[in-house]
Amino acid sequence: MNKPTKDAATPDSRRPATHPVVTMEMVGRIAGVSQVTVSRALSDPSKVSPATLKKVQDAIAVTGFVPNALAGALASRRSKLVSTLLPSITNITYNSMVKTFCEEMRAHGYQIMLSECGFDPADEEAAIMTHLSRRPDAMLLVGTRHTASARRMLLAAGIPVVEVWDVTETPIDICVGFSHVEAGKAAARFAFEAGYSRAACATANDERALRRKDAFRAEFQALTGTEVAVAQFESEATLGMGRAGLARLLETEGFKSGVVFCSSDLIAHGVLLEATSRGLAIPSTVAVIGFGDQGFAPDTSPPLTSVRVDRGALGASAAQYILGRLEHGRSAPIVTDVGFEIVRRESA
Amino acid sequence: MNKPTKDAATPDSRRPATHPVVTMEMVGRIAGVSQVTVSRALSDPSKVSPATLKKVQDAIAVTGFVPNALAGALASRRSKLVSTLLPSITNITYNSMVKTFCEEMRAHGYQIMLSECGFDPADEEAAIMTHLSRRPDAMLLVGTRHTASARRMLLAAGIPVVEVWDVTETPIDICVGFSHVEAGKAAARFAFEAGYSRAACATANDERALRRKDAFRAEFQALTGTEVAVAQFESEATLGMGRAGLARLLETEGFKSGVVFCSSDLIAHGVLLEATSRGLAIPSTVAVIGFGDQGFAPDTSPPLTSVRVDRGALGASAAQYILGRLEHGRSAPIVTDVGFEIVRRESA
DNA sequence: TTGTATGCGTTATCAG
DNA sequence: CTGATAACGCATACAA
Repeated sequence: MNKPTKDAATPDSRRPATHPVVTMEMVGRIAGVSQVTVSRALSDPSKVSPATLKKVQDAIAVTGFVPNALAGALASRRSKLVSTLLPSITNITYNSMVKTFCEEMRAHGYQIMLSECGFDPADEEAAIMTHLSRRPDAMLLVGTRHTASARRMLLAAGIPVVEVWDVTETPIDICVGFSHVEAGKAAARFAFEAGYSRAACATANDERALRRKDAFRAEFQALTGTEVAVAQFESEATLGMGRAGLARLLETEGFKSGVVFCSSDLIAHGVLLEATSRGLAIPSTVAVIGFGDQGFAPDTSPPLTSVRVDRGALGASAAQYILGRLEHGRSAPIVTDVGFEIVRRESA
Repeated sequence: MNKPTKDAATPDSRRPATHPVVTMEMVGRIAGVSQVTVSRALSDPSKVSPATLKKVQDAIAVTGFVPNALAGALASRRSKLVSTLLPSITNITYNSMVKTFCEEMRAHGYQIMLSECGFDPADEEAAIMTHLSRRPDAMLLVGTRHTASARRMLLAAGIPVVEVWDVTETPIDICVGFSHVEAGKAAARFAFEAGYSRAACATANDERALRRKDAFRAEFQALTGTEVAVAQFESEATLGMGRAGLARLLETEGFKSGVVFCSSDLIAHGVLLEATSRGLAIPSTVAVIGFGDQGFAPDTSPPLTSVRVDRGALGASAAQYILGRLEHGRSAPIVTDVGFEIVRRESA
């Protein structure tokens, strides 16, 4: 459509070794003070006379000095860095939690180092080691499944570690989340009480999603005595997965009508679309329950019933616990269950 | 629904100063070699005898030693860190680009420092400074609008800088993207050639989205002589914004029928849903063109026509250019236009 | 208020 | 192949 063009010539040749720049030493020389004074002018201006402060600031402006946080962290043994490891950045599930967490930490002078670590604990372990080598002051992890080696490293690092999005009896340090088993059960009870006598599940291959699915099945079968069909996918949740999921349930799993419990709102939305495309009435023929109560849930057709988790609060408490340990040495709770609630709209 | 529970008592009291851990010095003492030998065993095992190598590895295993990359970077003047600044992490627009970029860089031993910097250049400037203080070996930025101060700092840092997602005559260093003006024009020509004589735009308040919108309007008006109505929103793109957008166009902007050019696929999807809800035929009454050709575009009802950008290729070339500068000192093109194409499905 | 000395844990440069 | 020794740029005591 638009012809790709290339090129031009490179203007300056870059030096082989990186990180040249200005140092406090140089700034000090220009300002006519020592390196320490520059350091103080930056970290606590009140400890420097107004006159020299100005000289230093001028020198900084002139040179374009940017402090070397590497050296600072090495000397002070505090990096002001907080590592955040997510299974997937493309997954909207954790978005608002991460956003809140980052804002909260940044407001307190901490910088976030975000990385994607995949869903495999072994890959997570590698990511954890890489991050620990940067000496973060704290670390945020998703979930409670980690390799033994990872746990060891984390404990040895001696920094606050928060595991979010799940709860466990054996946290590494701080744990803020909710019970996925309870969530699955609650969805089943909701479906039962809403009068559905048949149910199915559409789920991605995520460890926590599978726990919810299993809990839902067990509970729903216990309540109604009917089997719960399952459409499970290997990749990450997509809209298309929801469409394919309902198709599979209808065509090969013997599902005729009832409620479909989905592992995410995205999948649920796909189920809604597929049902609509097939002319199936919602919720009378096919009802849908999502998970996550994402921002778009009220805007689907019909609006989506979903299991709501206060992700913002989750990120905020994670930050608060870390800050508590970090700044005030405050002793924090080990496990916090933030719970969940089912938001009923028109899809079920 | 599920009663939130709290608490327990904190097990160990954490030391005030962070970053304790093991050093090469200690590892060396245990292995019976000097600190330097440990360093060599790690960075280039071939420079160490098999015997001592094993001793060192054993000592590392015993102590759980994790190298201090801060010290390493300070000494070597190379951090193996690459900064990536995104306007928004919750925005799926950049997802696959970032994913590809990260994987490529990680495969070459670089770690990504991802941060959200907002859409305001002033906020971006602050983020750039914070990141530069960590002495990254390279930096990836979205867009070409930066404060003068930011440009200065970037140039002074002397590291490879890539601006993606747009093209410009005046790149800071490397630039990989496409022309948003051309994209808007192309969409207008496509709409015109498809036979639509009326058009409207639904857009988020993003600088590049607005450039596309303006180009679309100008071109479509030039081709057809009819005005193009606009529904513009202040916040980030959402599904609900698409619904509200079509509603506004129909109810207050005098739009009766025609094609709606949207600033993102998410908004476009919302327009589709709203049109369907209102019983408007797609594409005969309301046609829709999205932007981005996200993964879900083929799964909407009807499948979404969209402007496709090869985001994976975009991330990959950004990585390649950086690696070229970093590893081989290779001179790279300044500006690369990766173009775009319009993918026609059933929505328009 | 300001400066001096010392150390943070590596890598780089030489010697041996 | 191995080991001293000197940076790296800053912060922390301590001294003036």
